[in-house]
Amino acid sequence: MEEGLVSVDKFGGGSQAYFLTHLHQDHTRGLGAAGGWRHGPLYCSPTTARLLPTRFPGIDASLLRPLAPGASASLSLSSPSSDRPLSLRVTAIPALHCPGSLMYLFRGDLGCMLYTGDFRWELGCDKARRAKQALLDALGGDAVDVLYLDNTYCHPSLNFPPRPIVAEQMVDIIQAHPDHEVIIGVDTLGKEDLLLHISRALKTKIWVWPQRLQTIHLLGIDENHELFTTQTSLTRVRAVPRYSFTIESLEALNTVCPTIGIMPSGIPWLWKSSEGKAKYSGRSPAKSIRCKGRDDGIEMDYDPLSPPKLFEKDSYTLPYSEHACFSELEDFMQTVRPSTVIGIVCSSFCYVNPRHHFRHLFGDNDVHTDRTPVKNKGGDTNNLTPKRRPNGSTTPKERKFRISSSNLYRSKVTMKRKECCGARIDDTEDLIGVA
DNA sequence: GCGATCAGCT
DNA sequence: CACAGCTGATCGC
Repeated sequence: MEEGLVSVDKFGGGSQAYFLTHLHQDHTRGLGAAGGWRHGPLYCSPTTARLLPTRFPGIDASLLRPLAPGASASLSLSSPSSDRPLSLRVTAIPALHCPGSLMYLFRGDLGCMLYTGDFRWELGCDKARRAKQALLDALGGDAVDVLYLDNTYCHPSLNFPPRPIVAEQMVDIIQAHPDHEVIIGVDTLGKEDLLLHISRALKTKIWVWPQRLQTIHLLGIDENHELFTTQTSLTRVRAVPRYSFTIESLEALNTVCPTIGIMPSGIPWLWKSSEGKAKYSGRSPAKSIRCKGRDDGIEMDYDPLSPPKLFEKDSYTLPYSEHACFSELEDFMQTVRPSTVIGIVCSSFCYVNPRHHFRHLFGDNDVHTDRTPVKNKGGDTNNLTPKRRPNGSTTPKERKFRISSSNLYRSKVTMKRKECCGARIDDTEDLIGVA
């Protein structure tokens, strides 16, 4: 689409309308610009609109354009190149990624474009079937010209079960450890359904850090305060920030009381231990994943349907993913049948155009299949081009041990950020120690 | 001194 | 490997 019209998950300015798919940090860069958001109308789901002011206090509410799942809005824009008026209709489709997540379907003078944002597509579940119907209704038989696809797990070897199945596995693991404390790694938003399922199945409260509880209540979950708590003494099950969860922190917790850790993650190299050598934080790659340098280069010996195994001492990872797996992407592609596909995630295991993996659906032969590395396509200045994930450089440095952080100097900046972000595992640990 | 942004890391 | 995020350093105000 022409530059200067609309931007999705990109908030640097220069567009006439802005769209936010969901409230994860890597999709909101630029939203918190100094002086508050004032580049233009900002479309998002009502749920996202409710959470936005807590993350971006400077936001001007009069610029928010909440769009309910399934709802449409008309946009009157003007072409920056010709000054001619352009008419566009946008429809919000549930993305089933995290609470409030949406896809956006744009139709109008410039053709038909679908931006999925991050999404899941579990057609065994009612919610996903309704989302699919909403998408088919919105398309009205039209073909999608350009699809911007969540290609996070766009590889034939990356398949995992629907979330309810994995949630049940997680309940089984916790039940098998009746005398253990349990910590579960989660993000600032997402996996609420998992925690709810665990809480109800085990009839136990789940500890979350204060800001996480605020988010849960803003989502309208557990308004009677029956399932979640910030009081450590009330439960043995805690949801902690994902990046506080390391082998070292788990070991330290085990010096206080027996504790298991569970990491719900779709990332394949966390799924299986390579003889106890794999680590969350470590230098050696998991041996169960090998890349041969071609698009079919990922091999796995993990069976996501088999019972979860110990990943490392006291630690489990389960393929509970908020991104579509390959078979879901395949159905999605069959449904949408796009002329052009652009992956929105440039990561190492999705380094070809997603369309390459689905060429059998389109009768392509290899000659006509664009196998250009995704990361070489598009440009930073173009709106609606793949988001970029800068690959960190690799200067090896000494490893940090977070767990002894009570001794660590904490800068004022850190403390200030903490006020906004709530507790990390260090505080959890303190609380367990006190309890 | 402050917030924004970047580099580096998991 | 990095799903999304945290931290410390640096820079401009």
